[in-house]
Amino acid sequence: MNITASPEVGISTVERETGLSKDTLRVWERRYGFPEPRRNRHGERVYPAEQVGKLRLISRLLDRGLRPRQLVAASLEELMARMAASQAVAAPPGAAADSAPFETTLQRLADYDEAGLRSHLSLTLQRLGLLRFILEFAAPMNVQVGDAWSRGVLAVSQEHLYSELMQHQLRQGIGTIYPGARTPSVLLTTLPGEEHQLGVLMAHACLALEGVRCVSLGVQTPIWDIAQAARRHGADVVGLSFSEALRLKTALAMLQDLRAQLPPSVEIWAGGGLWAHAHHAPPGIRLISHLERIPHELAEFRARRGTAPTVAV
Amino acid sequence: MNITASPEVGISTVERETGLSKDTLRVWERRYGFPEPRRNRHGERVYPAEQVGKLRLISRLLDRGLRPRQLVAASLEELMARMAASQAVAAPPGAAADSAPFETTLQRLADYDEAGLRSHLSLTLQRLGLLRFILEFAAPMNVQVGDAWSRGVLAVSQEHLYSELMQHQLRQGIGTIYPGARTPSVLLTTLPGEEHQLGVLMAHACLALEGVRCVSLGVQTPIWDIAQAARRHGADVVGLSFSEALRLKTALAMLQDLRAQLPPSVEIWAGGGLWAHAHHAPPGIRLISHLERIPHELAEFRARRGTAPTVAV
DNA sequence: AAGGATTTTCTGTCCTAGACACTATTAGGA
DNA sequence: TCCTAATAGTGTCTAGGACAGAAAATCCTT
Repeated sequence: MNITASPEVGISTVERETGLSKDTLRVWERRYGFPEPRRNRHGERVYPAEQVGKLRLISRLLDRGLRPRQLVAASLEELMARMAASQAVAAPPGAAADSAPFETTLQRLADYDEAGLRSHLSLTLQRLGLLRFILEFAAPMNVQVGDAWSRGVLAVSQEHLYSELMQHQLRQGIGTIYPGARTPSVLLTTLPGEEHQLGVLMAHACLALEGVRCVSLGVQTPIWDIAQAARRHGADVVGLSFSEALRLKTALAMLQDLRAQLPPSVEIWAGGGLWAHAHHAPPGIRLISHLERIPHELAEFRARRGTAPTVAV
Repeated sequence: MNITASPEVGISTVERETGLSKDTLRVWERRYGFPEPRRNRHGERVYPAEQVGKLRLISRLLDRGLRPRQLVAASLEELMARMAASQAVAAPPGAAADSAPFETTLQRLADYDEAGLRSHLSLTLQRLGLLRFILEFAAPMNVQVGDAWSRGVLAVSQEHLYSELMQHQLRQGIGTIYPGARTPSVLLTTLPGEEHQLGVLMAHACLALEGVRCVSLGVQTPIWDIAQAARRHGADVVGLSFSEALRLKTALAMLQDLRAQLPPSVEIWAGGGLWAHAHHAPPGIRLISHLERIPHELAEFRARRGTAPTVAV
């Protein structure tokens, strides 16, 4: 057993700490000469802490759209400079009617002011009411926070803190709604790889506010299990939330897969930021372009089923 | 673009759907002759849907402690038989004083009765009060549900549903507590790879009930970011929850890593099912053997800091 | 005979190095 | 100026071998 904490770690640890896959780490080493791990007595890669730190920095700059070749070649100082630069070009917040709640949120996040942020969210919820809180505040705020994160203005821990507190508020709001039983019956979740809860929660709230019967499975449900749950719960609609973290291609493949496993009478509704740039809906899928459109979609669903009832329950 | 939904999928998809790593899939093919994918025109593996289904079944039997060699060789029928067998040996619930709430929960989960389960959890919370709800119901219930899942009695979607509803109740409970400001200041989260929220939430509630200042970052915070957040939030204690999903060895390595990145004045408290079989605490870490012990641990912390104040705030 | 230590079997991860699909960028043409 | 074609750039896939670490089986001791 080691007495001193080892400053050198294996490739799995680096993968976990940086988010760069083992394959990527090996191919960078071969191609660019960095990272340059030592080897342990078994010939396995062993990365010094310093290189892991640089890789973490590179990984986070990659998230901002920079390319690997220059980043990997750059020195630690250059990387820090680039990081600072990308923070400097902070886009001015959209000159919305009342941007104060947004700025307050970002400010309190910047200050790591948990108590202040919590009370700010709570007050905003009470002031606006759940529906307006979601449509006018939570949804655009999520975009702004995601944006600030990808620009490097916010750290991972700040983004986590925001998600946690916002989730708390949304659940508080949902908890006050008396559960409805109107059609359609909706099963909500996200596909594997999509771990953002907030989209599901906002949709849940909007649906519950319409009195719809709504079952949420949280995040990352395997496709086969979604299909099974939809059958067992007698769902009319499977609602899925997609953030921009997922690749469009992967999402389409999974949706096609799910579509094939569900009976045609069960609709699939897909929403979230991923579809912002999508031009047309994938076959057999309904895109919910905005949370605001949920009541309209529900009305359309009822009209469809009313005139052409496909299933008898 | 394909017109028909392809019944054959690539190795990445199989990895996502079954949870078996690409490496494992390849080595099984080489060693046991199963799976036996066809190849596309580029020589890449392409798995028929039937084999993916069998792999999924195998993967879930693996979670129950069965070994790969026999499973991979077995026919689909044998696998189903094994699945049924492992469900049959359902351990009798511990003859606790009042096991009715546990049985009701499992029954409603089995029936996919979302509304009934939700009201059952809510009523139990109101009846017992938050603290007793957690100690006497939620914590042992989590174990039972995890158990039932690993025996195959519950499907993935049922386990997800349970987590989601229990999470909802816990957050409702936490939301009613007026936030405190007592020492120590605790930062709560889980390490990468640990995605179970409930442990963090139960700890959060227990700490908040003691009036402790408590910041939660949700799940899966990278180690470096935990250390950063602890500094910025001025945390005295970093509290981490571990389910049995994580391997003990991985957890120990990550804890050692985190310990090295935190100043010695910041304590690390680790709790959760993973430590049930651990005999002694890792160096520099405090094991919280049970949620019940939290008040005691808080008292001890205050005694330590009271007699030997290490930090000046 | 039961418990504990040792050996053997099993199983997943890591290795190298090449190929290639896919995406982003640049160059060319309408 | 916008759209299309060529060109880098980049990550994932493949092969079979090696081996560390976990589980199971055996042996030995009490």
